[in-house]
This record gives sequence, C-alpha cells and structure tokens, in this order.
Amino acid sequence: MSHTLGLRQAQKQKTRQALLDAALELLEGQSLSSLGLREVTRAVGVAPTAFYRHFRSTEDLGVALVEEALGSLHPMIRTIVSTAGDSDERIRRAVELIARHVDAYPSHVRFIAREQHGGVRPVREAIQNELARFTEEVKAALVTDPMAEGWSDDDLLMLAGLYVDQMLIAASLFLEALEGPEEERQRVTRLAARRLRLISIGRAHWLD
Amino acid sequence: MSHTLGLRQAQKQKTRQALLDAALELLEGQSLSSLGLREVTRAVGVAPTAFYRHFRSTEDLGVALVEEALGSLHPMIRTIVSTAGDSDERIRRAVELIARHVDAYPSHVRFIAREQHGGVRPVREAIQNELARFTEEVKAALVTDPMAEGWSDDDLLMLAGLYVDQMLIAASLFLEALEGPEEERQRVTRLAARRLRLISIGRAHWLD
DNA sequence: TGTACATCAGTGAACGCGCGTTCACTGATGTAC
DNA sequence: TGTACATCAGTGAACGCGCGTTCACTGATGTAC
Repeated sequence: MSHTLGLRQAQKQKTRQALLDAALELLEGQSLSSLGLREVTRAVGVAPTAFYRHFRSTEDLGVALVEEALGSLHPMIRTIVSTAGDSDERIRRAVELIARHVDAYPSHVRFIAREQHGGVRPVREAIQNELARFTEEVKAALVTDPMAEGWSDDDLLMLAGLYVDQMLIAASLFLEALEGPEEERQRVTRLAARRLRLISIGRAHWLD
Repeated sequence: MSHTLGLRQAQKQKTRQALLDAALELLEGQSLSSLGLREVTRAVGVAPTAFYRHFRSTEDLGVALVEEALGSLHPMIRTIVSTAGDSDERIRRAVELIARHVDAYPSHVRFIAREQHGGVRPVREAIQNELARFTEEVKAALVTDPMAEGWSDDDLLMLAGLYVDQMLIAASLFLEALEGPEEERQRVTRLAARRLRLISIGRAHWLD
C-alpha cells in the first residue's frame, strides 16, 4: 500500500505549490532577478515569513520552477522523437505538439525562455543542464534511425542540439502568437515546419 | 565644416555615456527589470537626480542600450553577408567574425541575449524590431545569390531567420566560453560552423 | 480510546535599509548687445 | 572685449514606501504509552 502523506505534509505541499504558482504568474511581467519574496506571499495570502518554510530565497524557488517547467517537457520530447511516419509527417506532428504544449503551459515556456539567459546564475545553469539532457535524449533517439549510419557522435549531438534549439524557438514564437490572431499562429506553424524541413534536408545530404 | 557641440552639450553626452556604460556593467549580473536608477548613478558618481536629465526611467535607458548594442552589429552583418569565397570559406569567416564581436563587445551580446526574452516589454520589442531588420538585411543579401533562383520570398525570409538565430546562438555560446579554457572556444567554433554547414546543405537541396 | 508531550507550518511585530521621485538650488556655460 | 541675463546639467535634502530578515509565538497535527 502507498505511503499517504499526513495532513500536515499535505497542507505544506499545497502551500508550496501555491507559492510556485503565484511566482510563475508574477513572472509573466518581470524577470526572476526582480521577483520579491513579499510579492509572492502577498499573492498567495500567507505571511512573508511563511516563505522561508519552503524556500531559502526567490533564487531557490526559481530552481524549483525549472524542474517543474522542464519536467513536463520530457514526456513531450519522448512523444515527438518516437513518432512514426515519414519526415514531413513527423515534422507536422512535432510542431503541433509544441503548439499544444505552449497552449497548455504558457507560463512555463515563458519562464524558460526568459531565464535561459537571465540574470540568476543557478537558475540559468539548471536550465542549461536540463536542455543538455534533452539534447542527449534526442541524440539517443537519432542513433536508432537508419539515417544515422556513418554519422559521428559529435555530428549527431550537433544535429540534436539544432533540433532542440528550433523547438525552443518555435515555442517562443507560439508564445508571442498567443496574444495575436489565429492567422499569426498559422504563420508560426508553417514557419517552424519549414525550418525543421530545411534541417532535415541538410541531414539527408550531410554525408554526400 | 562640422557643427561642434558646445562644452555643455559635450559634457552632457559624456555623462549620458557613463550612465549607459555603468548600466551595461551592472547588467552582467542581473536583468534590466531589477536594475535600479540609484545603482547606476552611484556607479557613475553622480547624484541620483542627475539620472532624470538623461532618461525617464531604467526602461528608457534599456531601450537606448538596445540601439547601442545592435547598432554595432549592423556593420558586422554586412561584412558577413558580403564575404566572398565558397560556402565553407564563408562559414569559417562568419564564425570567426562572430567570435571577434563577442570578444570586443561581451556586455552588449549578453544584454541582447538576456533581454530578448526579458521582463521589460519595450526593450523586448526594440530588440525584436532590430532583429527583424537584420533578417530583412540578410534576406536582401541572399536574393542576390544565384542559388536563390526559384525560391519564394517567404522561404528566403525563413532561411534568413534561421541564419540570424544561429548567429545569436553562436554568439551566446562564445559568451559562455569566454570564462572557460581556449579549447572550449575551439569546440564552439567547430559546433557553430557545422550547424551553419548543415543549414547550407539543406539550402542547396531545398528545391530538389 | 484517552492523555501528555513533541513537532512544526504559519503568524505578526519589529528592524534597518535602499528605493524612486519631488523640489528648490547652484554655478558654469551660452547668448544678445 | 565686456556686461547683463538666460539656460540648464548636476546637487542635496527630504518624503513615504516596500523590501528581506529576525524572533518569539500559536495552535493544529503527530506520536508514545
């Protein structure tokens, strides 16, 4: 049988999650380096001092947000790389999945895009580490493709990185399009697909 | 003959530049959205109120920094796109130019990478606008290439965007490598070149 | 099941501090004659 | 060249405010018997 949390632990988790949620919302209009601890507790409705029961600082909270935001990406990456079909079909599905992910978790995507090069070192490094893991994961999937024959490890990693960066760029474009009309969204969809297609063509002729 | 500035105007410009320089240095360790007006004036050695003689807010200063940082990029872009030679030669020269630019203006590059998705809307928009201009510039250069025959305007813009994004990513990687050993720098040079090569191969076979 | 004690998430008062902004000012530079 | 006045970049005092952090606390939950 499962080890259920006590009431106390459960309540604590709930407050912690409320802090994370409130922070993420506040971060839509500013960077982590200017997020105040009192802002966050005020938004949740707890005393400022309650913050310290969960995080040592807003920096610390930021690192926790990285895990939350990129944790939800792992399943998506796996779905994308394991999708069957020919190249065009796979690209269309990948772009579609990215668009859906941005719809479902806009604040997470914004947070990652913003803090990837942001002003808080530990958070920046946490993001870079997670993205490096994604790239390894994509590379591992690429290796299993017959097309990978004759490719060096280094070149496969380069290609994986190119794909991961394009996914991030596409996600960021979809994010901007969220506030715009549907046609803008369509434009981004086509643009991202053509970019991925050009990369795939380069991949197909890499060893020529 | 040229219209020389009066002493007063010249001194004002000097203080303004000192504020921009100090801000840029302070922004190496934080985001614009947490940069304080008093921090900046303290670093320069003027009274906090002097700030208002030059900028309405740190946001306003940020927009001025965008112009300064991306203004220096225009000549570089033009040099890159007008470089002669075969594809591999051009790629090597482009990567070399990017590396040199990062060496010469590390704070500018960091600022742009950080604030491109940062928490201050007017600055973000100023950067996006400038990058869109670069992309148009690159596209205009691509059009003159015989290889562009048969390409749609849309596809050329897509390709130009791909190149511009890769340049930015390469610059950001060189920036991280600045703090590391020389071999890391070499690694980035090779990685960036291979990415551009793969894109060029995709470009060569786009119409197949 | 009941009792006595331990734990600990959240409280609320208090602190010293740096912030952005206002205002009237000073004194060097600029201009008109 | 000299004088009288205008301009305006930078000053310094003052303000109210929200910040992060400390501390002793409360009272519900958990545990031992």
